Amino acid sequence: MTTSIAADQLRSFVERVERLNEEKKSISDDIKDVYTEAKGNGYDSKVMKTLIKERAKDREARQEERAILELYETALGMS
Amino acid sequence: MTTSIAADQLRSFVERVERLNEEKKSISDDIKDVYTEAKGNGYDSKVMKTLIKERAKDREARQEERAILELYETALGMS
Amino acid sequence: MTTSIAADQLRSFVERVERLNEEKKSISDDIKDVYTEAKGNGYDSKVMKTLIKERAKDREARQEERAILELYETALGMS
Amino acid sequence: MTTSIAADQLRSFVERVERLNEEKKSISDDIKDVYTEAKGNGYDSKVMKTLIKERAKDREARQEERAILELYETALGMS
DNA sequence: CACTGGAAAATGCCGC
DNA sequence: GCGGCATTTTCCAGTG
Repeated sequence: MTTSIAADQLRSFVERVERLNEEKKSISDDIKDVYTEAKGNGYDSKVMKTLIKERAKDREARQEERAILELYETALGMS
Repeated sequence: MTTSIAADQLRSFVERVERLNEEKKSISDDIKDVYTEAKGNGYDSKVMKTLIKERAKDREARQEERAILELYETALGMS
Repeated sequence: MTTSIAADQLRSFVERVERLNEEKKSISDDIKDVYTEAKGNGYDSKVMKTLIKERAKDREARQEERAILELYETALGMS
Repeated sequence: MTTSIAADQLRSFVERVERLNEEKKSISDDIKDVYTEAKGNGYDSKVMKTLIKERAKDREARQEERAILELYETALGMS
């Protein structure tokens, strides 16, 4: 019956999202644990967070730089 | 040398968090994919999100109910 | 003069917020007083806070229930 | 009956807190409105918040200064 | 004075 | 593409 099939499909989608949400939460907890452990070793988690954000920004900048470089190379027929 | 050891330890903590952040992002992307797929099957993602939130709330409520019961029992000296 | 006018306007906004902040703080103090008084009458403020939170959640849940119903009706073309 | 009286008293405390919570929420909403209005007039609410915090600190510092002054005056028999 | 919980801010997402 | 909204993260006060 069509309605039941639709219900099953919907349920399937919902459960997939729920499963992923759980995994996500589990990882967030792990991150918290790392900060707790770092704190126990005398590191300041606020500073660590700033550092990590900086590093992410740097990586991103480097990637973008590379993308631009490739764009130029393509434009100049160097690719 | 002590400083180097500390640096290594800090680096280790930072890299663990970074790795976990990546995993988290990957899962977020997966969730987005599920919603996209669901949408392609005619489901309204806003409604789905509401539904999922409700289900989570229900689960949470059940857990909390027990916690409250225990709190009350403690307050009434029944523990 | 434009700058002065802007300064006056900004000052007005700032003072309004400051006044409201004071009122808010005053109310927070009142709440604390109630808890202190309740405690003096043998009530456990932690339990009271849980109770109050629960009641708020119940009220909120009732409101949201109606919102969800409307969302579903809309999704099912019943609106 | 004692239990009923206690229940009434508890209810009274709870309702007083709830009433105060509502007032507090109402004021928070008013504050938000002021920021919205300020934003509509071209002011940056983040900057405003910083400013207000600064002013609060200044006031506090001034009060403290005055308190110390009075302490000294008392010590010197000038009060 | 450290810590949890709640408010505020920042970020990212969605619809228009 | 942008503005509004929701989620996430950050901050701070209150508590023990």
